[in-house]
Amino acid sequence: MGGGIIIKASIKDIAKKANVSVSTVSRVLNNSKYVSEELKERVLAIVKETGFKPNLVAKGLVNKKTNLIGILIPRISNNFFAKLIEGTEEVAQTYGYNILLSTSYNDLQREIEYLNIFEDRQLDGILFSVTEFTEEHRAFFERTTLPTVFIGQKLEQQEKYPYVTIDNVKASYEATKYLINQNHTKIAILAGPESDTATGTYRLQGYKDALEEVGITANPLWQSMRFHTIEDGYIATSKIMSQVDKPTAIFACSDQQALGAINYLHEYGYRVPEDISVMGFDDVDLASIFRPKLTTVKQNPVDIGATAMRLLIDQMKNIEIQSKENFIPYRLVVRESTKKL
Amino acid sequence: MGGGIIIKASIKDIAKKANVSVSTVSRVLNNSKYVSEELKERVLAIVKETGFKPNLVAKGLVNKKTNLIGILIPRISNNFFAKLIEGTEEVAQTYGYNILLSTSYNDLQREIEYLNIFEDRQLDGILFSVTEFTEEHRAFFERTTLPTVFIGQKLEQQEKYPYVTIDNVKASYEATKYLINQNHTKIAILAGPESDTATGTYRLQGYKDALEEVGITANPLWQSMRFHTIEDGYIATSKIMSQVDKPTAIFACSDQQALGAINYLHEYGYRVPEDISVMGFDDVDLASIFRPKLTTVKQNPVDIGATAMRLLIDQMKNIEIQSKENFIPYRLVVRESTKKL
DNA sequence: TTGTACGCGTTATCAC
DNA sequence: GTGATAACGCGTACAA
Repeated sequence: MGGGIIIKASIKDIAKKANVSVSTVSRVLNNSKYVSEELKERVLAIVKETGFKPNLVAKGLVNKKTNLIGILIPRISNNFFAKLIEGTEEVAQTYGYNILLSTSYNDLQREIEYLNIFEDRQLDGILFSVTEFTEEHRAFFERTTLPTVFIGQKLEQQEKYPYVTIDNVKASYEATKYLINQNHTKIAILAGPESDTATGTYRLQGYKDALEEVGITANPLWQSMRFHTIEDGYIATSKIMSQVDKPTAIFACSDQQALGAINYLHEYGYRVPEDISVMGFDDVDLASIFRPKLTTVKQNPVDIGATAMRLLIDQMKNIEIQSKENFIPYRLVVRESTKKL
Repeated sequence: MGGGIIIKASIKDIAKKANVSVSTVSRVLNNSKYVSEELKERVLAIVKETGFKPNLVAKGLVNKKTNLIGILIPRISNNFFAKLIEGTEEVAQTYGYNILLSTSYNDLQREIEYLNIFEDRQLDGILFSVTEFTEEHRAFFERTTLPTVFIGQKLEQQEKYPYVTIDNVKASYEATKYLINQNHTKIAILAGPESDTATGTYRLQGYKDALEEVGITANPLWQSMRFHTIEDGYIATSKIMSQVDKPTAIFACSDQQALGAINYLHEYGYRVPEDISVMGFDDVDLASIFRPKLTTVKQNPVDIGATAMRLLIDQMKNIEIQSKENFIPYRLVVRESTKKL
């Protein structure tokens, strides 16, 4: 690389070559009406000849608009978020926006850092899947003027911005309710870590609600709060199944953990669903081809992402948002990993 | 949010408040040595008090450096690329770069569009997983001055830029060779689409090489070239297994297709690996928990991504690149989906 | 050590 | 219609 210095042509050079002023060039480039056909053609010819391309950074400086949107999520290798991104990107592209991607790995400090970078870079908006809404988060969003849409969980701590998610409490309630209707009463839960409100609080809540409704108190020994990985699901299940009193069903708050659970159960000679039922959450790609096929709560991450991006763009255009709360439909998909008792 | 207009403080405002010149403020902010402790403190106090944050767009304009790197990949919901991104991001973050993410969905025209956007946005560099190196691609890279590193496949069509990948021909050769050593001679292949050089050309080549070496000519009826999805693997296998003459082993050029294949085989009463062996490629997360556990070629996408990003940063710093060709290690992981005949 | 003045590439507001 | 010219927010020779 490091060869000779290549000086890119600017609007000024074009103006000189075409014997017009920079303003005329600018007008042609932004096809303003007030410019004669003759000059237009002359300028366009030079533009084509030189292969001139306007500098979007300079444009951004004067327009105070970068057409860049920051997306902050826990991790991209989680298929749920990957699909969510795909949903956002499609919408972004049609509106001329690009995406600056950042992943927090559930590190709260890192989240704050990235949010500040988003501001420094003068991004036009933020799509944010919060891990936990801390005091620092609150302070940031109180101060910032950046349009934001939250993703993946209901946020009661803030009133300012809209959020897009499924109703986690309700979905979790219904999943648990399904198991209860299948005559299960001894139901364990593999929830998310405490720091993750969506799966560590709301889904846990729905589970407890459903149990309580039929007069069952949740057994704390059958409750784990770990990350959503196959390995963590495996470990959580090993701890739960090593108790003397064992559950007849396990409700995992992610398919990842459900897979880890089944893996453990299989390894230790339990048959799923004959000996124990396992319910997942998300409906990732392999949920339907894994054996046994996973009974799970199907989310539509592409739809969530697309909706969030649309909301954000509306917000940036100062279009009034209908409602802060945007619940995307989900549905319980019954397959083979659960069984009536 | 359409509220009142909030005017952000600029370096000028800070200068005024601190009774110094803008250059002094600038010097303090970039901690230049030639500034007295007294002024430094005074400026820093104001900065803290006002919560001033420098505008990176303006900075980018004058420095001709945006600290933004464009990543262009086929699709993010493919776990291989998601992990690759994670590898790049970690390195990028430590060097103060952010990532502009774009996905092409294997659409060649879209690739060209994004490359041009990368230029217009004055990005500092490009990480690119090409689908197919067309004439338009060649023209772009001949013209552009953007440092670039290619990812995922060897590129013989260009000499200018380094690439990071596993040796696809060799890996595929060895995978096929393994099946041959297990006494298989009737081996089918689920390759990638023609447009995808890595899996549609190189891995197919390695397969043919291995067969040829032992005097077998590849049966074109046992060869499919489809996308790397579970569904495509399923369809491909259904076509191959509907022939009168059936293979005893299937080599899928991605775990996705391998899973689809096994799914089909299982559904139609074939036992894997007793009746037919299946070899995958990639070693995605679920390869080791799927039943049967997948025999596959393990790649390390995180390493590929991190290496590519390091190479790119070196290139941007004008550090001389050791070698254009950067092969990352891979290894055959033998599990349960293949069996000796 | 500090300040002045100019430039980065573009758009917008004026005159003409 | 068209062209100067002043912004946008920052860095940096150069002068002081």
